Amino acid sequence: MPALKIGDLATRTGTNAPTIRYYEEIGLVPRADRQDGGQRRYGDEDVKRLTLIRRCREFGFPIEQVRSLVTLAEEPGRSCLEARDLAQEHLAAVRAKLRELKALERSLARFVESCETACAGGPGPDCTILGDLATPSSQARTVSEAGQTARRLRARR
Amino acid sequence: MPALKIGDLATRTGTNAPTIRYYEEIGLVPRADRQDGGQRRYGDEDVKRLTLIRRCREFGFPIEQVRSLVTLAEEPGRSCLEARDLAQEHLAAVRAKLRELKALERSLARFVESCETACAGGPGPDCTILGDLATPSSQARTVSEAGQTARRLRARR
DNA sequence: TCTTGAACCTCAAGTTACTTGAAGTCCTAT
DNA sequence: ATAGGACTTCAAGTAACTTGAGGTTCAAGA
Repeated sequence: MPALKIGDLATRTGTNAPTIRYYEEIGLVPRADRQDGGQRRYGDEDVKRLTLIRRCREFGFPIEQVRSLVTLAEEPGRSCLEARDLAQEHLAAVRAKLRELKALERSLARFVESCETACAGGPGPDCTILGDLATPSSQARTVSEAGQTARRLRARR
Repeated sequence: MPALKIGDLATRTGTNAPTIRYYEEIGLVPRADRQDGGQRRYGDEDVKRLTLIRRCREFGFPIEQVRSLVTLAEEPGRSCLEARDLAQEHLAAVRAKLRELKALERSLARFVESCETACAGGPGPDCTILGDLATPSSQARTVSEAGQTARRLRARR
């Protein structure tokens, strides 16, 4: 039986302890069991839940949206189709973010590479290649659409 | 010649206008040229810079770190190798995030699919499959490493 | 068994990065 | 020429933590 302290849970999920206490305070995670001295103890389920929460939060999904996703996990009575729809919307948003992040990766990789070749032996005259870093890359619409999606998702509770 | 108003720049980059003004105020973007009436006008370069900034910000890179990356673009005198190193560190962080985001995508896709099959025709008895959503997936260390990387990057400057 | 120091506790205040509101000015289309 | 939508500044508000103060608990070594 794994009885984790708050610090253990923190390191396992890449969170810091005060953040976990904060999540408890705002009711994003249930109140943890306390030991005699009042210290919080956690189990496997807590690790899973917090991992999901942190992943979502790291990618900008607002707390209220994450909340609806995780409470969905703890309400078995809820309509399965409703749950699926919510998860699917979330998934679409994640995929949009994946595209954006890949674009960012390409930009940076291209920049690093051009640095590599252009100024191989020291400072070159025009290492201002950053000019073509972050080309809107036909994503002008995609970016704003992603924004709209996020806003739409946020709107629903 | 494209002379964009702040609203145009905003829609093209998925930002809202007040945020652009805020970025100007804190000096993350240069002060924009003004028209006779005092309204801001923007060009292609501004679209590029703001696109980069927003992409970075959307993925949690703190402003000061983004600042060092974009000022790097406007300081041709700076050491090319230093620039490359900074970009490379940033790139590594982006790739770590990509892995995390893919894990999140898989979790959600798996959940949606199991919803699909399990409760095909309505609410099933145990649509609490969310239990295996967000498995730490051997990423326990990766998550915290990513956190450390972020913190390290934040620390410099 | 005692003790000591790291890790925990609560509560309050501070920080980052925006967002929203008020009150007024500009500009373009009818 | 005028109505209304987009712009202006400045101030205050919000989300999601983070940090600090001041004190308690607990596991490990003497």
